Amino acid sequence: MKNTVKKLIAITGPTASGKTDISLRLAKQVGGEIISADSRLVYRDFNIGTAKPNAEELSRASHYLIDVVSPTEDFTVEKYVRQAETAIQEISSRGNIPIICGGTGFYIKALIEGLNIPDVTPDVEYREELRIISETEGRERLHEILSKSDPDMATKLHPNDSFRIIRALEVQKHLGEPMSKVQTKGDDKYDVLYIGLNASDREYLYERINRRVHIMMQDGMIEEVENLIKKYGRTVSLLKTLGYREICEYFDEILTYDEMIEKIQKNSRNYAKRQLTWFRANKNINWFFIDKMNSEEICEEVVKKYHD
RNA sequence: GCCGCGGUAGCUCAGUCGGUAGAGCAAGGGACUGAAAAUCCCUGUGUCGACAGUUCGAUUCUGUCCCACGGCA
Repeated sequence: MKNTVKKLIAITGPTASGKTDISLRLAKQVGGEIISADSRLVYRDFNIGTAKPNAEELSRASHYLIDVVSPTEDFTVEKYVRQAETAIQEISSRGNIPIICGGTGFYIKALIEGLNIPDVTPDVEYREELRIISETEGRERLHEILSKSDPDMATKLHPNDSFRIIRALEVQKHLGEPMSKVQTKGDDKYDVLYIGLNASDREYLYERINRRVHIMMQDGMIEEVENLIKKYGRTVSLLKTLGYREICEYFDEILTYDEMIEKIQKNSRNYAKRQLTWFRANKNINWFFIDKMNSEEICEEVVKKYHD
């Protein structure tokens, strides 16, 4: 597969670092098509609060993996990888360059590094069973259970990390093999030029985030959430999405308007920090500082690097 | 002007019966294999408002001053 597709460009970076702008410019300059790598842009009707490219921006280049599911549906890494791979093939067959663009590090890693994600769908009943054990006997109990069947996995997970402990137990139950043996990684599937966008000064990024929250409100994010609830109810996707969740708390009068704004800003800043932690682990990323260079300069450098 | 209350980590505050201090929040770092904008872990040195006095030793006691808040004029 590696030889049949063109070298990819992957644009990553924390929220509000200007990925969309760069991706559009690059698409135009190098003849590319954009594959979003964002776990929120896949949902239809999540627009303002996810900073989804608007209609005008979407018309400037072909986009994939945006608006592919209803907010009522589950979306997973596995679905992401499958659809993104198809998109890469299509784009390449047209002789264009696939540009992966987004802030969901997990999706990008799974796609490009060829993670073999265990083929086990969530077992709701078993999860419930484990949840009860956790509640009656304590979270550590689940960790003890895992230690017996899969000591390697248990040492890697913190006793409080129920989320991953449960998944490990679930995978083992269905595959009959320990998670630590099942979760493997193939070779990198694609040749990629990684581009990371960030600010050299963290405060600069944080101010952009704070400002953007206000802009989202002016653009009608509150009404967007009202409409989403009216149309789909309070879906998991809604309650697990930054900003939308806090607006629900505002509707429920748990937060005042000002508290809601501050909480969205704070949670967005925390999110950006987590994203940076993720990206820092990838030593192949070529970083560009948005407070040191403008978009044209960054694109120029990227194009140069791409052809090296 | 007088009386009262306070000035301790970026913020809100606790505390030291005198041996240089600690919580929550904020912030920083890390992890991440079918939820990932999710989930989980780790991290607290700051002229204890300023100056002087008492003391072996003061952020803690005393005095003066500065600042903030409340009340009376």
